Amino acid sequence: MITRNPSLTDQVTAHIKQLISADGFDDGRIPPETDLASDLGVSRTTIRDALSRLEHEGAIYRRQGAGTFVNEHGLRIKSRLENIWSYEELLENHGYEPSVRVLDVSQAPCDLATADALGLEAGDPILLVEKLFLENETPVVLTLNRIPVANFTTPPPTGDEDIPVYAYLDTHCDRKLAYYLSEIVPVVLDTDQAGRLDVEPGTPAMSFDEVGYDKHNEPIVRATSFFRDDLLRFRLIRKRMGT
Amino acid sequence: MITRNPSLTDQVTAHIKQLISADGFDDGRIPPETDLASDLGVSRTTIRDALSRLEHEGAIYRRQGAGTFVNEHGLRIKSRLENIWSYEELLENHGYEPSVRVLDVSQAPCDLATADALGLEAGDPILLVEKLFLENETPVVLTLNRIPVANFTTPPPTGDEDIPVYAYLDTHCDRKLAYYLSEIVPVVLDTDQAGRLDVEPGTPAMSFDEVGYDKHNEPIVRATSFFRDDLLRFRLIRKRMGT
DNA sequence: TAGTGGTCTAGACCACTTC
DNA sequence: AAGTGGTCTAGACCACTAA
Repeated sequence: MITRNPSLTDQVTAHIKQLISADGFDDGRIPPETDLASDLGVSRTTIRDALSRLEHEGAIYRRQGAGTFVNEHGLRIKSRLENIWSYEELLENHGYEPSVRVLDVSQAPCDLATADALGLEAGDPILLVEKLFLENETPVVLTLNRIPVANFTTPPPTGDEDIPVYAYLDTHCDRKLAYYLSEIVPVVLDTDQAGRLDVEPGTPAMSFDEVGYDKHNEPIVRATSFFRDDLLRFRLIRKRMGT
Repeated sequence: MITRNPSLTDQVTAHIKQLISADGFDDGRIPPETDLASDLGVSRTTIRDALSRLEHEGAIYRRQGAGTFVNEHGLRIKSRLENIWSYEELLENHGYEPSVRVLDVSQAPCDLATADALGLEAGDPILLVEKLFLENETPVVLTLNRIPVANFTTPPPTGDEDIPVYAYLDTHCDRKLAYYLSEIVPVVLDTDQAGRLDVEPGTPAMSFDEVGYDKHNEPIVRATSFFRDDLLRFRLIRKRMGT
């Protein structure tokens, strides 16, 4: 059934992805784009959009003049770094059944780094929300969100801090999160962080230091997240671009 | 001048990128796609391909129904993680003038992790090439490449290990590097690594543990790289995908 | 309501791989 | 030479934003 929303490309992507996991292609060879187009009753452009997406995810690779193939190595990539939207989804993609625990909600004066990132004055009140994402009682991700109190349309806190940040901002600040600009920062976990993540202090970890922007490119939240490397490892495909 | 190779899309991308850095757009607003298409004498599809690329690089953002805009925050992204091809280019993108120093070239029996990654037997001979990428005498990236000796068509070593790995493999192994599958691993630098990178032992660092594949999806090299976080920080844009 | 970006089509030609 | 993916075109219609 051809419908819009999800888009044709979404549907074709899901369809091919399912065929890949069902091992539905002989020798890992995916049919020519023209065949796929006529089989599925869509244009070649739509097929190509779907295949491009799968190629970026690492699920397939293409060789001009030769064909399109399943990439068995790429299947180890559970999620693209750039497409992570919520950590619940991230953990689900890795095969976990995530739960969320709110560790702390409090107001505090804004530190310099956050003030700089969010365009505030140091000392302006911000709401701190510290959360832990767990797989079956084992902590995997620790996050600290900093939201300017001035942005709230209803007074915090309200007890629903366990919902995803983007939903929380939408509900309480009437600001839709459009994207994050993230820095990848290697750290050594201090005693507090290690305790929360249930590892030894001094364990190396990857962290995100990131600012969330709305559709008008205004900063609305600063977040810092720490990942347990033994439970969550990021993978990506690097290839030559352009010339 | 309309020519092929670089492709039209490449040329349009470069053109718009240049206009952005020259601040050639009022209020950071980029003209409608139809205008760009007729101005540059190409189809709207070509314009859209170029804009999509710039959007992924973080240089612009698009709002359906509203327009396309320069993303001043995104300009801090010096290079997309997924488009890094050589560390020389990476450093150049960050505004450095890189130099390369070959620290060590030697043969050794293959360790288990490398054997597993490259489909060898433990103990098979591999060539180890340790290199340092510097900016003005300051080390920034340390890499260790492991190449199966069996792949060489001419006997190593040959003294040209300072050329990029992809060129080295092409020359001596007759195997073209198609892509890397990389794992991002946070580490604490040991005494050796820290000494080579000229930092204190115990400094946290990001590392890549990666396998390079040829166009037939056969592994041909395993590399481990360490980055000085104070000189090279990776940034990316995270946004919602699909639905 | 006008104008923008988002999706999709049908078709042409090119570059490359394989035989 | 045949068949594949890569690039590009011209045009249609949809979804959304803003005045």
